[in-house]
Amino acid sequence: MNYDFRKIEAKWQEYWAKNKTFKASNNSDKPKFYALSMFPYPSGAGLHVGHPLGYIATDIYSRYKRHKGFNVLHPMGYDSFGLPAEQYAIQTGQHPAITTENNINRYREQLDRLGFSFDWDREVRTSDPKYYKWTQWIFIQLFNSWYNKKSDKAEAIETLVSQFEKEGNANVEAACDDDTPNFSATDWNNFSKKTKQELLLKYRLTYLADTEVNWCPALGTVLANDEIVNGVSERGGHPVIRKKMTQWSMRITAYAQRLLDGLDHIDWPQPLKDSQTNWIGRSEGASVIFNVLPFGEEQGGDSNSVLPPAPSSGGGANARLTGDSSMIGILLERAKEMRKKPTPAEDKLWQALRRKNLDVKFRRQHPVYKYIVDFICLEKNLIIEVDGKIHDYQLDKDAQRTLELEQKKGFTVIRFTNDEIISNIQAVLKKIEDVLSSLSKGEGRGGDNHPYQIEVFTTRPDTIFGVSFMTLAPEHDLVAKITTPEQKAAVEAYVEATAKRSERDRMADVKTVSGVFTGAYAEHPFTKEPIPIWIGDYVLASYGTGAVMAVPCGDQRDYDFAKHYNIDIPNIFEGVDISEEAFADKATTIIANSDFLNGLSYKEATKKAIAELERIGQGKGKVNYRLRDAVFSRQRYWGEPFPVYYVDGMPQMIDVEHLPLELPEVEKYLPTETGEPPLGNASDWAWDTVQNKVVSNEKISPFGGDREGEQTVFPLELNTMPGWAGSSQYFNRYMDPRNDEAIFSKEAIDYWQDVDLYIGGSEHATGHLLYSRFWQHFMFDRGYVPKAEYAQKLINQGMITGTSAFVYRIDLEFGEEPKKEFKSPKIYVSNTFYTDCRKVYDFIIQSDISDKDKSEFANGNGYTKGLASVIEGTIFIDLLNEQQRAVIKSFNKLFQQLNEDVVEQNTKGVLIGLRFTPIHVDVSLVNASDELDIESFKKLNPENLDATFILEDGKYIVGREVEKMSKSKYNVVNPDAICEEYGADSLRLYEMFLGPLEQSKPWNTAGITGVFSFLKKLWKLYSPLEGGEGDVEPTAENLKTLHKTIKKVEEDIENFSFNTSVSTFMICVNELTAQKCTSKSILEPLAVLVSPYAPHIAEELWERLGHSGSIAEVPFPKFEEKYLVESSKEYPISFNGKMRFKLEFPTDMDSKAIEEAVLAHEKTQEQLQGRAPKKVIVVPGKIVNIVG
RNA sequence: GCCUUGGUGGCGGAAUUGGUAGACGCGCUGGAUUCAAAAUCCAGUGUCUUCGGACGUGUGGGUUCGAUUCCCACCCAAGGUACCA
Repeated sequence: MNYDFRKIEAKWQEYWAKNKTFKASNNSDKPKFYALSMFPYPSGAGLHVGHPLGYIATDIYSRYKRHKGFNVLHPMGYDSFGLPAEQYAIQTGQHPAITTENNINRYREQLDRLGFSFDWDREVRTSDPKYYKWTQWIFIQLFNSWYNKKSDKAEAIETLVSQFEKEGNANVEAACDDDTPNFSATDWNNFSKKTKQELLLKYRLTYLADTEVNWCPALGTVLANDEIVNGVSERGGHPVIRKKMTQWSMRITAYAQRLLDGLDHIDWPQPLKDSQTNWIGRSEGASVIFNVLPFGEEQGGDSNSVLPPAPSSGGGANARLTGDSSMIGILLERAKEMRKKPTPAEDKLWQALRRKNLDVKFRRQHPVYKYIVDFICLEKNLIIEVDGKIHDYQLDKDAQRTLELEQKKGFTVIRFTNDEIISNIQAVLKKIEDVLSSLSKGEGRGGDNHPYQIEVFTTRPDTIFGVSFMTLAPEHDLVAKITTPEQKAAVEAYVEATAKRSERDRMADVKTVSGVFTGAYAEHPFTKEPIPIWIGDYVLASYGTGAVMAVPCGDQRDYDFAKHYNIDIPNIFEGVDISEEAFADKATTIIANSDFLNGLSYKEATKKAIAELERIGQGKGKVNYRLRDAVFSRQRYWGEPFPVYYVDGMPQMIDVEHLPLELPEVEKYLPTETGEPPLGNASDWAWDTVQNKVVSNEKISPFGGDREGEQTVFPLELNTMPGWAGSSQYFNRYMDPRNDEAIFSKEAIDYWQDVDLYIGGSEHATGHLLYSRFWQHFMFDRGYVPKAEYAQKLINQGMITGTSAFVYRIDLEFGEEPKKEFKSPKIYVSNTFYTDCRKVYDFIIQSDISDKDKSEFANGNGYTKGLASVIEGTIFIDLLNEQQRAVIKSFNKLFQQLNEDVVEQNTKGVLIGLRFTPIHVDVSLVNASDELDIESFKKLNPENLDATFILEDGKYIVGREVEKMSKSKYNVVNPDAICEEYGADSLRLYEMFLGPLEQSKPWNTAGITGVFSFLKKLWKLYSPLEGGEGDVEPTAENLKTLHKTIKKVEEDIENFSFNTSVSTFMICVNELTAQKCTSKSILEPLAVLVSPYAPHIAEELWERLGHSGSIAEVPFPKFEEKYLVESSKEYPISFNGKMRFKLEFPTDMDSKAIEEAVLAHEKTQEQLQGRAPKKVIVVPGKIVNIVG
């Protein structure tokens, strides 16, 4: 009897369904095993052969575990909310639920044909209200929770409220909004209900926030970054604006560190862990606060005082920057110069002042009004002038200056001579101290009350003395506030220009350096020197604080910026040349020119800089994350509705007992005319808090919030949840999918715990796989699940790519267009001719020929014109070898033929070249030898009916290229067709046989004949047993074959090396066939071994061996070492590591005896050719190596 | 740029701790069977070769009796990520 796979597969699929063979029980004495494949989005296109790869792997593992005595949970479902169904609905008006249902049915049909061991009773669909009831439930749990940083976990919001009531929020350490104000218990208790709600929203794990989105008014929708090209929408080219919208967000940032740490405890692929690590983007460094120096007196409006009035009266307060703003630039330049070359007296006093550790700070060479004073204490308004010889000739001027500074600007000025300082520094210091103490504190106008501060995040606090400017993102809040009137126009123009560019454009354009000076200065926290503040679009508002301290010597971007705008590039590295580029290597850094950091390494300097910043209160060590809170609102129809209604603008949760809140019917699936999400089209979308149900919008009371007590009907949330909502806990729902009382029962989660094996694509690395971990951590914190990580082991199956096939059409290229009557013949050339021509072309292009020749040659449409010129002028013919000339010759021949054709048809056209156009051809028209079925090709493409095919060896051979499977490339292979022709078992085996599971590999249907004939051989091996006569004793050989197969297959499955076990099966069947094995005690266990891979044939063979019932629960065969023991071993004899011949010795022969036997052997002598071996290495059981 | 993974015949791939490189399959070549085709079966198939053998796992070095495997440098490909401060 033949192997009738169609009949067999149909029979057993029906049997499994009828008998619920794979139904998992929630209580069992057996150990549990939970194997999970990522559930699919049921797209309209159905499955192609790439999709089932992961499912087959999971299925094999599940079936194996069942044989091994586990209670296996292996469920499947559908991630059935999503965009394609909605888009189809927009186009056709068909309800997405219908589209989805149809697609699911088609998926189910395709999946059923492959013989998976799914427990279909546990199927879930994310778009089913019975399922999304629990998605809504989780949302409510998140809303009712906050993240306590002290306990480092999520807690019920009530615990927060009770803290507020007792002690306000002073002692609360929580993940919350940045703008959360401080309040006391009294404050809290006196707050209105609404204020309390507003404040709590700042702590909840899901919260409302104004988020910037790309809004396209013409399309009425929010666009993702990659849907925008050059600032306009990809579809339709409509303008896109950045718009703030109130949207739900998930406080995933609260979990950043735990999501990072958790990666260490799960067995997931390294690349996937890495991409999550990158995505979370932890960087350690410091936050540093720079005070912005207020404007000069011009802004103050009071020309009599160097110090502008407080902000309330219209300017900055407490000037650090005291120079006349009209000449500040020059003054600063000069001050800088003077600082570089102080006189000996100045230097001595400076050092002394610094050593003295006075309570106040001095700066030197500081611009005041239109002068530069030698030393100044801003806090006390004290100026110290040193009169050296250079000043002698201008005593009068000095007097004038002192007068101005003292009387007009209110400073105290004291003067010393060079001699006083040099000869008696102690006296000088004493005098300064006396004067300082006579000036009362607070009288000065310094202090730390700066109107504006810029906070930056830096990973290199060690380079703080290298800061020579600061850059703010153009969107930074401070930009408008600090810009000076002179710079206002330039800054505004720049900000506007940046706003027009999409974020993507900005990122793409890395090379252009651009920015504008704001006119403002910040003060260096240590040197107190003024630092110019720029804006530039290389600083991103969305990362860190949107501001950077620029260290041009240590960061290439800062370096480029400084070079471009001629900003100072101080070098703070020991022995490093920065004349060409920045020096960013931390490992070899030694800090210089940096005051207290001099001579320190990166690590030491970082530590010390942070400590100093903390001491002066201008910074602290900080860990920054790239991860942002996740926006959770979508302006779509086909998603989970939020269980939320609004009272007086504040969100309220619907009670869990009234869930699910089902999607309303709408007339159109587009946004409303007023720009509201599609749910805005629903006429019944209001919540009646008395009846607890959805009612008509008309019933919403018009009174609004001020008569809240009377209002009972409120508007519902119009957004829906994003795609990842439904997939973030589905794995837990499978444990108890029909439970209407809870998301899952405690018993179910306690029994199943977590997923033991999860298989799916790596494209979900930073989406589903991160968000679901976040939710699981949350569920863990709140005590709903026993494990913080839901999947211990995860495998990414590789992508199966398509092998596209090409035919090469010849197009004629004319120097002069022919008359209309010329009928261009359709000619296709075979692959060899095409590739040969191409190779010659590439060869010539890469040859050492002049650029002129090259451009002449490559001129025109591709290489064929070039080849034609070789024919005509034979200009490069000398370069070519014989083979290449032969190619040119046949090309020439074809060209001549076609030219005759052209002449014959009496056109005036002049043929100057031939062009090959590769055209995708359907892979189903190509056989295993890459030969095209020309007749079918013509039939499928009637325009080719009269086409000519230039063959090679009587065949038309197509070109091959590996590409992603796609309809437009005609390389999609449908599993149904394969099942029809070879059966599901063949398909399953072949998908596994193709290569390692995790690797991406090209599909080529031709190869399936290999596994198909294996199955036929397997079938044949069992056919002698059909009579059912008694068993035959197995031979030692039989047993050896069987047991080495058991060993290998078991190891392979445990290692997910499914491809190698398929070869093992092939070897086993080949050997047993050769041995003419008919022993039941060999063939029975073999059927079990094969059954995870090819379950249909295994069931059938099992039945034919005389068993009733399914093979699925039969114990896995036990490997026994004793059958593999050998009495002798064939030793490879190698010379200097190269194997030359083999010799057989008994396994128990010792090394010495082997060595002697080998050396005595004639072949050894032959190899040595008289040389004496230097050394002989014998590894018992492995190898003999002779060194000579 | 950075991170990750990989690079072995005409192709997919194997070699599990450093020990016979190319298992298994496709394709190809020859043969058997057949009126013929399909299917099936048998033999061969890394390269070169003076038929002794020599060479051979991206390239160049190194460690070792012995390297596809370990180390260093580089090249190439795929995937992820990015003015991330």
